[in-house]
This record gives sequence, structure tokens and C-alpha cells, in this order.
Amino acid sequence: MVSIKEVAKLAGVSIATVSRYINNPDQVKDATREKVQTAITQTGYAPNTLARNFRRGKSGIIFVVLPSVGDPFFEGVMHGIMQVAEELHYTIFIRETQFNTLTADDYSNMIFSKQADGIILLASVCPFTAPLERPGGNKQQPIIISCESVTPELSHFPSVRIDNIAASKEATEYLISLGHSNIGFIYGSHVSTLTLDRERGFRRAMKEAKMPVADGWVVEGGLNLDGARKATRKLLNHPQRPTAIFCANDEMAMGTLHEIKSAKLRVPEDISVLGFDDIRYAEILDPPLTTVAQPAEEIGERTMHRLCKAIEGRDIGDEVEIVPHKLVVRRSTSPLKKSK
Amino acid sequence: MVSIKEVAKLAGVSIATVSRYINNPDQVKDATREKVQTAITQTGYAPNTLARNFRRGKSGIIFVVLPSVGDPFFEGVMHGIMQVAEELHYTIFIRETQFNTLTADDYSNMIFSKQADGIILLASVCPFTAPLERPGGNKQQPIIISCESVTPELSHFPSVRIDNIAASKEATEYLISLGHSNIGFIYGSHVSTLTLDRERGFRRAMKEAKMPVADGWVVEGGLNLDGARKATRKLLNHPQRPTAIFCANDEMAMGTLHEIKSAKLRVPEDISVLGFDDIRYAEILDPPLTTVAQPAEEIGERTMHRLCKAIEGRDIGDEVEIVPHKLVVRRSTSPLKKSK
DNA sequence: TTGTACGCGTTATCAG
DNA sequence: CTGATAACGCGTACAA
Repeated sequence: MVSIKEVAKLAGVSIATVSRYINNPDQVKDATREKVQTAITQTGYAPNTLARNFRRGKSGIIFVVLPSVGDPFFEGVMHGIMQVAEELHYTIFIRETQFNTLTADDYSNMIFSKQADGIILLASVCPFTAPLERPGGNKQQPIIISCESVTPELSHFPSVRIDNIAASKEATEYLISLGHSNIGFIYGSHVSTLTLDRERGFRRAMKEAKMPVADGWVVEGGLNLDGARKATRKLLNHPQRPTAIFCANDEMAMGTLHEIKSAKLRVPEDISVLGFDDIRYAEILDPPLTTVAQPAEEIGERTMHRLCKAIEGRDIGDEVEIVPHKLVVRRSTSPLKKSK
Repeated sequence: MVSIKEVAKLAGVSIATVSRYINNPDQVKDATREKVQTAITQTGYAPNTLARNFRRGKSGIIFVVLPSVGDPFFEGVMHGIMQVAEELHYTIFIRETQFNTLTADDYSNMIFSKQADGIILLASVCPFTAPLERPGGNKQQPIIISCESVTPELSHFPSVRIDNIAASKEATEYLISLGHSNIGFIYGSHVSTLTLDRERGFRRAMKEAKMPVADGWVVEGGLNLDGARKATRKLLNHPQRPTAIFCANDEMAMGTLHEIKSAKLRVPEDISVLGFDDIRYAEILDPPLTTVAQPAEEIGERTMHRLCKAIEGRDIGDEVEIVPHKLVVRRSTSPLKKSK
């Protein structure tokens, strides 16, 4: 592997000059510049990133941690993130945490061990434990948890997201306003505080409307198609079958939609379906899905800006930054048909 | 930032011992081990990855480059990749190349500058130029291009994929066997050799069956929903309206399905639809989509194994490794209804 | 404008 | 089993 030394030797200059040529070309005389350049092309030299980062003490890398590539929701958020990253000359690396569950400490360590300058955790279901106590002073690590509603123990991490409880409550109230009172809810998983919050919003709306939530109306959908389909079948077989089903995300709503139609029931005539996220498929489903939209790109942008502030050592607090959500009404929901 | 030195001092040992404790604990006496461990917890020390990688001359990182997170197809491939990566102790980083188009040289440089030990390009539409000529000897860089059918200039990169032409030809023959002769084809984009190959397979089947492909039956779908919807509208308005539409991937097929139904036509009674990839949504679409399945996980596994061989310096050739595809017949295709 | 020389934090190679 | 020490490749203060 060719290093800066060989380039220097070939160009007949010192390594310092080569280094300068690369990082501060203006400080090098024209004639020298040429010599160095030819030596570089001749050797095919490329600066060793490992050495450079080591020397500089920073990698210029930001990790974005998300549960799965292949999840349509994150596309928009990534857009926002990458746009800002480009401006600010950071490189984004995505880490997928499919099943391997890293702890908050692991992430903290990534920063501490200089693997990355900052980390964005996107709705990453990970078994968060108590915050890491590091003797060196634990405050203000450049880590942001976005989209996800964090548990109390983690509230010291800054965060950008919608108000999941409020959004879910509003959506439920919309169903109620359509005349529905038997409403099923499919949440994600017990470790997904995000969908748990959405469940909370659902229950709150029901309670305020003085509508009971029957046993078995709230089921787990596992955040995936299969899980949602099973959950839906449970709901369809329930003695008091819901007239509307609210799914904690659109992915699950897709499974629900399919399962209802497989049972020869119609959406929304027999059962209304409501999703969450407004992924790109929502509007081309059959019927197009009523859902809660998140300003994905904005979440990404805000998150990056805030993270970069933290990287620069500025204080960004540990508050949750709430962005607005919006109910998008399409055709998968309709007024309750009075069947009596 | 606390370094190994301070840990050594606090523990009353040399830095070498601390290093050994971390990398080869068995070579350290029990008593010493404890001393070191307490010093580590006390200081909150974490090895500086930058320095470590620098010293080792390798990062243990493999880049996976893909066009977009949010693309359901890659999930399976990533599964395969990550499983092998875990076994072999590599860390996977995903880079998204949404619009920013890196050249083959850029990738080559990533290897050369030690940013990564190896690179997997997954169906990444990037403006490949002539192979990089590097004085140091350009042969056998640890770069693999998977899923994508590469252009001739790039055939020196090893590759793992299905035979897109053959698969597409077979799928077309299936449509023909159902009695269809007016078949529309929606390809991805002019820079996506992958979908161009699928088009080639389509045309080959049509030609062998002596069926003409009318002007305007082959349209560009842009690899996304909107593009596919527009393309579908063109097809529906064509004077010789196709009785079947073959989409170069499932994402586009989803758009096509929706657009056909929006035009009050039925699938498959009026128009059959055929997709490609067998993403997880294929079976829950309405109607469930007939499509060509790729062994995604297998592609991922094979790719990683081959790449690791290359990283170890072994010769892996530059052949294309072909994995089997399979036509999955569901309900979006049916025999041509004789309407005369 | 250029060159010399040091140090970044590790790991690896020796001797002890 | 442990300690001293030499690398690794680069950036930069300082001297020339």
C-alpha cells in the first residue's frame, strides 16, 4: 500500500509538502504542486483514511440506526438527514438492528470510542437500560433518538418526533366521530414504546368518549405483515367484532386490509381501517388508506441540525422537539353503517 | 478523552498489559485482570477505534451500497449478508445512494483509502465508467456487484445474481402460454441495466413466439410508484391496449395494479399483471401478485462469503454467480378471456 | 515556501 | 506472565 512517503520521495519533496498539497493546496507553490500531483497519479496514492481520522481525532461519520432497511417509512426521514449531512460534510452510515439488540451503552461506546461523531437512533427498538454513567462526565453526548417515544429512563437523550399520544387520540376521535364505538387496536410490540404510546392515545380517546374497550380488542401485531394478519383474524373472530380497526402503523394496516378482504368483508363498508405513518403505499392501497402522516423529511432535517450542534459541543438540551402530525382521510374509513 | 495510558497508570501495570487484557485476556493473570478491569470501569475507558483500526490497518467494515433504504426488496438480501457478517466478525455499514451518484472510482478509493475492507454494491444504479487503472495493480479488489446485471465494462467485478434475462423470458412465456399476445412491459430506467435485462428477456420471448411488440408497449416506469402509474396510464390509453402488463419490479407492479383498478378495470379479468422480485407485499396485494422470486437471502450469503474470500486475498475470479429464480403464480394473472 | 521532527493511541515484537 | 519500545501514516508547530 503506497503511503505519503513514497509520493514525497518520487516528487522530490518532504511528506509535509505532500500533506499540505492535499489539505491546504494554497500554501504550496505552483511548480511544487504539479510535481506532487504527478507523483500522486503515478503512484495511485490515496490518503489512508484510517490514519487521517486517527490523527484528526474525528471520523466525520454519523450513524443512523434503524430497525430495518426495507421499511418504507424511513425513506423520508433519511432524505432529510442526508440533505443536511451533505451540506455539513458528514458521511452517513446506516446500521440495521434487525434482531441484534444493542443497548444504549453500546451506542454510547460508539461515540466514546470514536467510531462515529454522532448517532441518530430512529425508532430503534432496543432494550434500553439505565443511562450510562461514565466517570468522564456523561452529559450531552451527540446522540438523538428520533421518531421513537423514549422511556423515562432515557429522557435525557434529546429527541425529535410527533406527539404520538395526541396523534393517536385524534385519529381515534375521528373514528368515534364516524359513529364507531367497537374499535380494535393493533399495536406493535411490548418493546416498542412508540406503538405503546399510540395505544395509550387510543385508550385515552375511548375513555374520554366513555366507550369501553373490550377484552381482546387490543392485540399485538408484531410490527409486520404476518403479525398484523394474525391479529386481525383474532379481531374478526371476536364475539364483539369491531367495526373499525386502528393499526399502529401502515405496514400492519396493509396486513389488516388483506385479511379483512380475505374474510369476504368489505373495507370500509363492513370494517373501517386506520393506519399510521402515511407511507408511500398508503394512497395506492385498495381502498386507499386513511392514516396519520408524519413530516418525515422535517424530522430528519431537524434531527441532523440538532445533532450537529451537539457535535460542535454546543448545548442542545434534552428536550423532545415535537413536530406536527396530520390526519389524512382517504377511503378506508367511513361512517358506521347502522345495521339494525 | 481517557486513553490506555491512564488506565495502565491507575492499574499499576504497563500499557501492553492493558492492551492484552482487552485483546487476549487469557494471557493475563487473574489478579492483574481484576486490577485492570477496575481501572477500566473507574475511568470509563473505551479503546479508541480510530487508533486501533489505524494500527491494525483494517477497519473490519464492509460497506453495502444500495439505492434506497425503504426498498422492500433488499431486506432479504441484507438478512443473508448480516448473518454471514456476524459469523465472520465484520461490521456492516449501509450507504444509501439515493441520488448522489458515486462512480466506480469512488468505490475503489474507499477500499484503497482503507475506509472499508470490502464493498457490496446492491443493484446500485451508478454511472459506471471504465474500470479504474491503478498503478499498484488493480486486480481483485474486494468489491462485488450483486443483484444488478453489470455492463460489459464492469464485467471484471465479481457478481452474484439471478439470470434476469432468462427469468424475464420465462415469465413472459408464461403470459404467452395463458393466451396473451398483447403484452405491455414497464421497465425501470435507462441506467438500470437490471431492468434493461428484464426487458431484453421479455423481447426475446416475444420474438421467439413470433409476436410483435407494438410501439408504445414498452414504457419507462422510473422504478417507483408514480412512474409506474404514469406508464400504466399510457398503456391503458394505447390504441392496442395490452391484455397483460409485465412490470420489471414489484414496486412498479403495485402502482400498475392501482392504476388499472382506478380505471375501473379488473385484474386479472381485464388485464393480467406480472411483477418481479416477490417482495413481502406481493402476496397481500389485491389480487395477490404473480411474480418472479429471487432467493434474496441466498444472494446475500453467497455475496458475503465470496467477498470475504477476496478480503483475505484469495482469488475469487470475476465470474457472475447465478442463483436460481422461480416464477410464483398467484392471482393477478389469468388466461386471456376470449372477448369476441 | 518548504523541511524536520514529534505525537496521536494502539498493537505487536521482543526480552526479561 | 509482564514491560519496554518500535512501528502504523498522517498533520502540524517550528525552524530554516
